[in-house]
Amino acid sequence: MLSKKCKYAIHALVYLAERHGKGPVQIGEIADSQKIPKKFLEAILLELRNNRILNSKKGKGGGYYLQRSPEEISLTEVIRLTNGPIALLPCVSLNFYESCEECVNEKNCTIRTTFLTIRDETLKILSESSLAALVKKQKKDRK
Amino acid sequence: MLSKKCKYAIHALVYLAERHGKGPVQIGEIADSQKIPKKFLEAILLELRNNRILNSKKGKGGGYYLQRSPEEISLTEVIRLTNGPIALLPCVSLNFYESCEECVNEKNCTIRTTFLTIRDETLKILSESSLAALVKKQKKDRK
DNA sequence: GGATTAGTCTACCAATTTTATAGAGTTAAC
DNA sequence: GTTAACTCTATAAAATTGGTAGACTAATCC
Repeated sequence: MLSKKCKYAIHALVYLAERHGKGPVQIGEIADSQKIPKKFLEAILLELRNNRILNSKKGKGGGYYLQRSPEEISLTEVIRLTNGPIALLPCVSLNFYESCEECVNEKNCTIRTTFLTIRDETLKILSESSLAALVKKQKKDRK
Repeated sequence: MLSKKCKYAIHALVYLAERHGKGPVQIGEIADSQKIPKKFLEAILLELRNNRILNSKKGKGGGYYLQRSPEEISLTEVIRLTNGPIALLPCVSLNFYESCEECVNEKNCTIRTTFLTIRDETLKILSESSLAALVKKQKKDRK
């Protein structure tokens, strides 16, 4: 399951994507509208900033805004940053590969291909979910 | 990612599936061959037993064995028991449904359908992975 | 240039979950 | 009645998660 941190990050980013191009949005506003503890959100947004997803502006009139266009930010990237690997086993992870320490024989591992397939399918779906796609979907649903 | 408990459970079950019909297998033998801490495995097998996946026999010549045929035990069931929900969000879980406590509006939730699709694809792959299928695959790989 | 606003950084911490281990108890076989 | 093997209860270290406190820095506005 996704951690709260990850869910908070996604919702905050979608909120920012909706307001993309309209200047910085303050942490407090995002926290209030998305019901996220403010101090916790602070740390999350900072991390997203340090990982080139967000930019920030200090001082009066400051806040956070997307560093790239909503089309170029996908859930894949957000989940990897805030929740870790997409794969269910370390030995089939693209970005966080590790052999399972208890693994007796990785090549002949019975379950490896099953979880490789799951990873591939999951990645396919996630990479189609950019922030832009999510915002578009949301607008449609509201009609 | 899957917990060690879950990976241990899967590997132990595949081991038992290979020996299905040949009488009980002792915890110690499974633990040794799969590099699983024996005491931890004890607790896992007991839980699988209490959930109708395994049966056990006490005393000399005793051990654990599958309660059903390997065709009838799928990874879906094993993961749910030892790792929890398959879904990445509680609000799209079939067996562990809960609304996300921080959710502002579940019906119009931006990300719900994405994770619903992921759950469906994952379940499809997992349900095709019975213990029998895994054992069959393993034999093929060894050739 | 000082007051205010808003992000940054460091440190901390409680609760929960994970990954075990110890040891006494029970049952079955021989 | 001894031995082999599962069962049950208790305990606990380590890691992760979710969250808070407070001092610091930078930008704006008057």
